[in-house]
Amino acid sequence: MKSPEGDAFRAWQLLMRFFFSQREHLPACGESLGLSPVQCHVLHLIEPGEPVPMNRLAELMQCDPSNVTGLVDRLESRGLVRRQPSPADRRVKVVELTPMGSRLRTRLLRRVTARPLPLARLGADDQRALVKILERLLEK
Amino acid sequence: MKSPEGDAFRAWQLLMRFFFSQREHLPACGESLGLSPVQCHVLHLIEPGEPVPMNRLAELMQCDPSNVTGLVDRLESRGLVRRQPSPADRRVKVVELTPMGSRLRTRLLRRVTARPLPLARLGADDQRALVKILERLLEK
DNA sequence: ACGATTACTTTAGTTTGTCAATTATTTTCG
DNA sequence: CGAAAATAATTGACAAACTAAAGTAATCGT
Repeated sequence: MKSPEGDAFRAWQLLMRFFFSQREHLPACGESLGLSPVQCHVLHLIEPGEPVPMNRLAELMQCDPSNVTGLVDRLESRGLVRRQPSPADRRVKVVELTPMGSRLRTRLLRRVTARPLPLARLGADDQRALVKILERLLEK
Repeated sequence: MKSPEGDAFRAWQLLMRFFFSQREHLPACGESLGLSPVQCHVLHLIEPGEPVPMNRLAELMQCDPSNVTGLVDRLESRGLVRRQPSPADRRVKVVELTPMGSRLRTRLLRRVTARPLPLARLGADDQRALVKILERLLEK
């Protein structure tokens, strides 16, 4: 009834629920900056001064390249990123942050990392226990 | 240094790391059953024999109720769920799994939990503790 | 009993995403 | 070298996932 398998299963279910719920929760940070979740993701992937080729973006986001076109279109029309032809390969276009995009990215990251979210609801003991368990889980 | 805030932050970091290490696995499971990530989420939220009101679904997924209408429409047209009027409150419609939806949900969960689960590495005590903590995290 | 609230739907519109076809540019190799 | 295959980005057509606003029906509060 309370077999280890059962608990592992239950824990996995709960983790899934947690992540799905956070998947919706994190974007609140972006929303306050006028960014959709996906836009946050893109902005996060492009580091200031490090242009990223379109195809690399598609790869990182595991989506169709044609989707990236639209994504970058919208960010570009808001002045957050800029397309540049790649000197090395004229088929390639690289996407880089504008100064404005870079500033927004900084604000976004600050906002996202500012709060550990609902974990604060847990008691100190539970937090410590959770940390230990997760560390064991990840130590590989 | 080991303040409760520190633990919450650390736990958050660890959860994120765990999430990212597992992430590409999740959509693949659903895809093989013809389910989008969001559909997996909905199916996951509805337990067999436990109908869920539409508004509760919107709440759980933190999205607009009108979005749930479309989501359920699509699942219903595939015969996976069914709307029923709530006897208690005639404004409410509850969504329940059909036998087919229930079977698909089982297959989905089995697939998600099937692979060499890092959770299995945990001892029984840790698994139980993790379940309890996550339940507390998600309640309310 | 009646005004406010609640649950769901509808409509209209945007964003995110896929697929198939197109154009321009490498690469590959016979 | 030069023809054929591969690659990078785009376009167009469309589906899915979302929101906002307005509408309908039922229930609640006083």
